[in-house]
Amino acid sequence: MKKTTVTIKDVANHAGVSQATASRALSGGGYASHETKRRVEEAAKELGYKPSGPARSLKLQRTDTIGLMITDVVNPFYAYLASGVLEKANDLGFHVILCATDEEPEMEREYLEVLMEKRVDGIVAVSTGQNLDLWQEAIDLGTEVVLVDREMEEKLDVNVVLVDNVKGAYDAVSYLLKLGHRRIGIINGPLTTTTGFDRLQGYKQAFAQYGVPLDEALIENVSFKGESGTDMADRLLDLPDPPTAIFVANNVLGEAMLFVLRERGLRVPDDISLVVFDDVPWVSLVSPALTAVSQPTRELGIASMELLAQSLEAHTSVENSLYRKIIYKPNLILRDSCRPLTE
Amino acid sequence: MKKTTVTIKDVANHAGVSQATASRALSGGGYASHETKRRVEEAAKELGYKPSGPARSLKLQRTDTIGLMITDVVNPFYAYLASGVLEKANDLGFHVILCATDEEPEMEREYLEVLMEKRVDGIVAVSTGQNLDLWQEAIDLGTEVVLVDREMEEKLDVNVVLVDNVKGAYDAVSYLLKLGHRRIGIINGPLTTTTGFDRLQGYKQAFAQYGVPLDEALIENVSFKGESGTDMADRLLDLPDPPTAIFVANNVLGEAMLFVLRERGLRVPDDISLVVFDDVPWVSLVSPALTAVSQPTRELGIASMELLAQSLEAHTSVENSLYRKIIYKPNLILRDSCRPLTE
DNA sequence: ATAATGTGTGGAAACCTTTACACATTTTAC
DNA sequence: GTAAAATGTGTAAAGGTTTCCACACATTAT
Repeated sequence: MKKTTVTIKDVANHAGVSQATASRALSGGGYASHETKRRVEEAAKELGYKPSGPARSLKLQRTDTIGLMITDVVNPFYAYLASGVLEKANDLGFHVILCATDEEPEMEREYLEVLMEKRVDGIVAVSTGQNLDLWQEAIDLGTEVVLVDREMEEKLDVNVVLVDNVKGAYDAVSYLLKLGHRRIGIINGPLTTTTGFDRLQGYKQAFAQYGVPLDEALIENVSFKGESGTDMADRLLDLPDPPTAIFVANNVLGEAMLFVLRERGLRVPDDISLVVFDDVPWVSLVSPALTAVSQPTRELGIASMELLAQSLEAHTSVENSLYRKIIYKPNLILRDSCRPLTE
Repeated sequence: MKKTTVTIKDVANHAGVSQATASRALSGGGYASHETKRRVEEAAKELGYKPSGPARSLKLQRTDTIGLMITDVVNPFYAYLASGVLEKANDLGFHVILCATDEEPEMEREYLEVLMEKRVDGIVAVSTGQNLDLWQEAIDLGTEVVLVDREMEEKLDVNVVLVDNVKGAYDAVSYLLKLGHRRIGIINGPLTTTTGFDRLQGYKQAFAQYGVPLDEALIENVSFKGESGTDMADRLLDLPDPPTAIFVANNVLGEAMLFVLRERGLRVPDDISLVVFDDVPWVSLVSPALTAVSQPTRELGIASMELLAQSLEAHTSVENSLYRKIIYKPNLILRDSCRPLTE
């Protein structure tokens, strides 16, 4: 049993039926007498037959495989998202090719290219927001796409699963304003991502609502990565008139923030108040536990996969190209990282 | 451009050459004149030709795809491991199907089955330790396997990438003993995993080395999951003569431990000393920062993927079935969660 | 009794590549 | 100058499925 692959032909011979019958007996489709079915199944087991996925996919024009494109497996937000997708995919009989773009449009291109070649049935993606042409190409090729967490900058006809980032940020910043804070910094990702853009929108809307003028010096949008977080935090804290509170727009930046504060010996919430976007586990493990905007992370993944499967279903039967947009509400969870500011 | 797939035949026609020539021109193998190559490439681009992965795989008996089997994406240890595998896989031109078994041998079986059908070239796996028969079957079928983080209970001829868990636990517990602790609890995963088993070994060896008798009541090995962590922590702390220090055998259990301590109002290290296995980011974020056994997590992933690729290489050329075992040294990182015990 | 239907099976085509083989032409070697 | 090697191209087979079509037979309806 070294290098020979057992094919369905072998099974057929062994069971004394034709290839076609063997296939029908195993796949269930079409007619097959009880007796032959039994015989074929026995033969298959005896020979250790494993149907060939590639051959199957070639014939069926379907791989039962989807691509999952995220930026970073290590970021717990995406890890949870991925676990949701994975769980649902498994339920529905799909397998998942994992791609981590590290926020690089170039990597996204490469991955997108290979996913097309692999003929995945669909893609669930946290896109960098770039590569509109390639995304369109994938769709034209018949790949179903669901964007999750972020939309494209430009218009693209696809399904989308989001959290209301504007509201999340608005709630967080309103809360700080209500506590009396006026100099509230924001440490944010790039505005080229809709998450970054929308969270800044929420921040601005809260200020507008409270009639507080914006100070551009308190606004930092560089990237969602840790190193930038450190830089942005340093810049904000080095300001001649530093903020009394900071809204940090994701968990990675929050982590960086905490390290910077510790290094500077600043205490939360006594010296500075903090609200962080993403309620990942460590946020409630540190002391004081952080007030955070919670997103239904696994649900995001589950919903995306469900939506993808539905589109796949719909696409094969009728050509109904109604694209859906699911928006979850975020949730501000009050903990101990903010104190009222009374001057 | 709706439902028609562009095949290499179309490209060939468009370029005015035969299918074979088109293939050669694109894949580089074999002879092809500069001029035809140019023409074919142009035709391919013009028609938007994407080679079919499934067809390619069928012919080549190779999918350029590997399976990555871990227990849980959300556990940062495995997330880092996965990111290492992913990075290296990408470098080497492999794609990764992600499988999360949730420690269930049954899920492992299912995934293993589909990976075989998908004809992945190889598998990098954190195995539950069960399903020896299926693993053997996969190997017989020609799938290259690399076990990482854990070995199988029983003998299996495969490559393995590990951390010296005995040493890791030994160092951690020795450290506590050196500080004067005698009643040291261990909260551990199941002994059916080699990690669980070895970490308990290390614990016992340290006690033996220091001539301190073991108290079985202080030894808990249930599972590596959070809920069990809570239970185990409760049991240990409810003991009539509770431990003065606890060695927690992975980061998930550590998280549970911390929550339990907080709930009970116990303070680290004043009330209890703590060492945790796995130096994941939150371990140094909490206060006090925890003393931890650090594993080279991404390296584990990178090395596994490298080893897999090498085996794949070797397997195609010569039948050299020398299996390698790579063992990394863990590293005890001293922080502020242990205090000397002077009675 | 005959026509119509239902059931079980086999032959062969199709899915899309790559490549062994055959052939023709050009280059190199002596 | 010719023999041998190198280069470029085409034909056809193979890789492992699924399924359309045709056929045979059994059952039911008319």
